[in-house]
Amino acid sequence: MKDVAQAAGVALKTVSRVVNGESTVAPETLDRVQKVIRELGYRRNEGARQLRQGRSQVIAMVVRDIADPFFAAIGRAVETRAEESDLVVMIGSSHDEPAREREVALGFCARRPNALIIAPIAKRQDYLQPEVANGLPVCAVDRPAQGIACDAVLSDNIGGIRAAVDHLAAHGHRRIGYLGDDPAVFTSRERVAGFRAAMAARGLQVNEDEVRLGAPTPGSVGAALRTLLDPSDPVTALITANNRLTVETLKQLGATPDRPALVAFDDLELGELLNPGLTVVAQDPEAIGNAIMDLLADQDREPREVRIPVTLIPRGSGERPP
Amino acid sequence: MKDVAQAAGVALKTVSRVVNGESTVAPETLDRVQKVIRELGYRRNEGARQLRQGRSQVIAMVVRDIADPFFAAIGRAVETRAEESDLVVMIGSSHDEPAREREVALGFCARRPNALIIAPIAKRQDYLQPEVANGLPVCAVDRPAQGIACDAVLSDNIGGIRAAVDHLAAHGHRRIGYLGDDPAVFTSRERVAGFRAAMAARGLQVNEDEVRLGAPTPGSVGAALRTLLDPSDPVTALITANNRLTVETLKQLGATPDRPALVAFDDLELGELLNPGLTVVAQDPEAIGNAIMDLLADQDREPREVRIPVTLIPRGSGERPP
DNA sequence: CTGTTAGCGCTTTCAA
DNA sequence: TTGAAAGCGCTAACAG
Repeated sequence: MKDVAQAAGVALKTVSRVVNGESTVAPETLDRVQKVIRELGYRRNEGARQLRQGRSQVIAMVVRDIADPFFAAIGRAVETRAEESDLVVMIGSSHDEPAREREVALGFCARRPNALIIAPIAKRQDYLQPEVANGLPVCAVDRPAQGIACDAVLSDNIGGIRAAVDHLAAHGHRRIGYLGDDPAVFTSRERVAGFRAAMAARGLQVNEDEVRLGAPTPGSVGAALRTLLDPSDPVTALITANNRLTVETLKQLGATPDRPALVAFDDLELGELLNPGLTVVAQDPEAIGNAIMDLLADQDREPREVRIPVTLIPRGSGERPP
Repeated sequence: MKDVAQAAGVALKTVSRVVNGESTVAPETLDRVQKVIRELGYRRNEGARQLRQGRSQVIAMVVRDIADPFFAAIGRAVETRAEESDLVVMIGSSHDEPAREREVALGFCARRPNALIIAPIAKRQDYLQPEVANGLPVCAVDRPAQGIACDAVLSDNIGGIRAAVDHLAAHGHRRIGYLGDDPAVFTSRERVAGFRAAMAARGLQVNEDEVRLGAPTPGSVGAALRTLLDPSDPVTALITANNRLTVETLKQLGATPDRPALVAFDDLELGELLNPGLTVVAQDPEAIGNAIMDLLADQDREPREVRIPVTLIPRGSGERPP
């Protein structure tokens, strides 16, 4: 900027004015300075600007895994909105490791972002307390944060599972098996609670053997399916509570001649190409991203929790009769 | 940092030394300062550090679409490697718009990243010339950049298509139809050239009616399939040259009783769950991400172009007989 | 409309 | 082993 000022024969501050599009610059000065800027390939150093202004025009985002299509889609929505305000997006993954979450989030905070979006995996996020106290707007996504006062944008897990149960019940199923994730995961707890509530509301009995919770490994899904589909007394329908469980279940069900009806929580890109098509309860990542940005833009109030509706999409697998 | 120094009764520079883990600090001073740092929740301002040091410990990455699984997977690999060097990753999408690519890339450059990774979509990237001249390491991915001297990491498009042709030929096919993307896209041009070369090498004739290039819209894919599968004289096998074309093709082929054999370029997450399983030429996003980081770490030499091998994965659709 | 000065939080340089 | 002072590139505050 100093070079530009010298080359254009003006003061530093005038260049600053031009760069920032302030209107109090004479047209001819403006032209001259802009010409020099182009010639020298000058571009403002955002770091220095941030140092002076306090924040860095960055939205930081810590997700479980940037390669997870659900979070990638949220990232896209956030990025689209961020761009409108000339913010850039920093993304990092926790890979479901609490220590990594902390490290990545604090590493981001050291860059003084305008806001932090985090998909909590650690038990508590109180390590963020100093940042929050310092005025950093934080928004949790997918699960609420613990130990700090912040917004949260979550899917309507309970309503989604209820829709799945209702759909299967409407197609005549009374024995519905449930495959959920490790109950250490917040969404897993909500969804299984939703399952029990929805079954109860329908007057359907939940056999405890037929609610299987655990990490979506081939082994645990295989064991669960063997129990649920035991030929002597099989369930007639299944609900899989997240996309990794669904994929694993589909793989193992592959050759089964008499497949149970299936409704999956989370959409899969090729769901409609499978045979039968996969009936899903789809989350709405774009709405989630937009809700996050809305909350972040509207601070100085009590923390708020927003629930985003989900949609049941029938494609065949959930409409099979018992 | 000033507060910490005051509270600990030491000079600014001593705090700096502690924060940076310099070894020339007396153990007791170290303890005292670290304690104060914890109490005050102090964290170094990376922006100020960058201002002093020149670079911001950021890897900037401009991709076509962060929600595209291929780029998301590359992003994950890059992020994993970046973290080892305490770098964070900034991601933005061009959404295939040249103007957006430029805007996002220059916006990133204003943050003085340590390196820039870009999936070029604009015809030329010479707008980056000042940054490159200024020492910014740039690496193109998926397609080479034009107008600047920089590295590039690309998939072996020609070898991949050759593998697809050879595979189909080995299964007895001699009439192979080809669905490619808009030839404005670099990878599309390489792949279709690879198709012609591979067919020629096998002594197979390429009927120009049966090489269909165009954006992966339902309309254009539908038209292409009608031509290729015309009952009076259908091809016996198809190659789809990217994942969006593949998905659209699968959708439209869905109900066809007598499906042609199919080999797709790009893997799909559920490829193995389809019936028949989808035979693909899979790219290797992790290897691509690693190659990028290797190149970026090794500067001060001639620009280099790295080709990453692809792998044909037979799953059923490509093994059908004519 | 334009310029001067101070200082953001840190590291570098030099000195003690 | 510790500290004082200068300055990275920019903008805010205040002249002129």
